[in-house]
Amino acid sequence: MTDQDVITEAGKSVKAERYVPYYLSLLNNRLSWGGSQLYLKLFDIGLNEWRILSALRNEPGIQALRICEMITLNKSVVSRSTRRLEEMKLVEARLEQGKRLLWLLPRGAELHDQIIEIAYRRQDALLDGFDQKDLDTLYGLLERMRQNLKKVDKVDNELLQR
Amino acid sequence: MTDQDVITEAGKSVKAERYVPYYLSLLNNRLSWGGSQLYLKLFDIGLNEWRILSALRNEPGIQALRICEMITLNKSVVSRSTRRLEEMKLVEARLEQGKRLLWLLPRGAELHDQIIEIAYRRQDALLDGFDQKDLDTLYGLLERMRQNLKKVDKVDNELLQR
DNA sequence: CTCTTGCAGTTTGCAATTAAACTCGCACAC
DNA sequence: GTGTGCGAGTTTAATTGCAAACTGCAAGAG
Repeated sequence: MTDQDVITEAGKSVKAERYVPYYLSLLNNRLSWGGSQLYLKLFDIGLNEWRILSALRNEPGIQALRICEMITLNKSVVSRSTRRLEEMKLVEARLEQGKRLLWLLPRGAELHDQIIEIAYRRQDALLDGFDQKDLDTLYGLLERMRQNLKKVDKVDNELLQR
Repeated sequence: MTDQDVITEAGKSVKAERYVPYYLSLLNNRLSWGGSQLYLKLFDIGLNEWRILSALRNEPGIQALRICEMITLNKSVVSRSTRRLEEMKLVEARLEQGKRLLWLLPRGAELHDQIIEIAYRRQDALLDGFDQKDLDTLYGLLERMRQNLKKVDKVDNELLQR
């Protein structure tokens, strides 16, 4: 008997190998942290800056809020990152009919095209050994989880109501 | 012709629906941020504190570094979070033969058992509609990606060498 | 005894992420 | 005109996450 009892027996606990959030955080953290460090060292821009270049490559001349939608990025991030990209002369904002439209400058497009090659090489490494069927299955499962996020929010809200 | 040319045509860019890192960041961010906010509001502890409770529930009386291994958490995070848990009298550290061993206090175990119920309800919502076969497939694919992380690191290192 | 070595843990600095509060300009009502 | 409200963007505070530098202790070598 000690001055204060502690728990010495194992109890019911989460098993990492059968717990999806564990895998998701592990994979995402390693991937995005690694990517960010890599892009910073090679090109002096971070992951968010690259995501914005990517959105603008996809749809030139869009507004900041459209970027938020497209790549599910918080508007505060878009605000800060586009400012950096403008300072670096990779992106330019123009006012047209009261709207602030964002455009890639040639150097920005060029940088984007360099980075996308690397991004795909990293994804290819992540998916090494996956055949077409595996990939279809994977994207299917990921998409179903994405749609279920609403249900997770519902659980959260119910718990917060009480 | 304007004072400076911008890119007006869309180019080759990442399609979110066929880009795994996008899904991973989307799913992980929503899940872990949501979980963290939920646990903070309900119990005043964050996601990392809960993960540590979980590790200690699984293996009582382990060292901090063992926690890092078990749940792939950075040791700085473990350091900060265990301190908070000690301050909250949920966890206790004891020196035994020069080793700093961590133990759950009864209140810590109780809190863990409350939260694990919620964690599983959230995971169930995320995986709503998945049958046993889907789950086996999903864990298999996630595990293969986890093992491929080494290959991603290799790609990164090669690029940094140059 | 002292110096080195190495392991465990802490602190620090920077990036990423979110919500929420705030600002700014424009349009429409009165 | 005044003001009310809305949409777009910016700023701020809190949390998570990583690497790298630092501290402290203990065991061995000489």
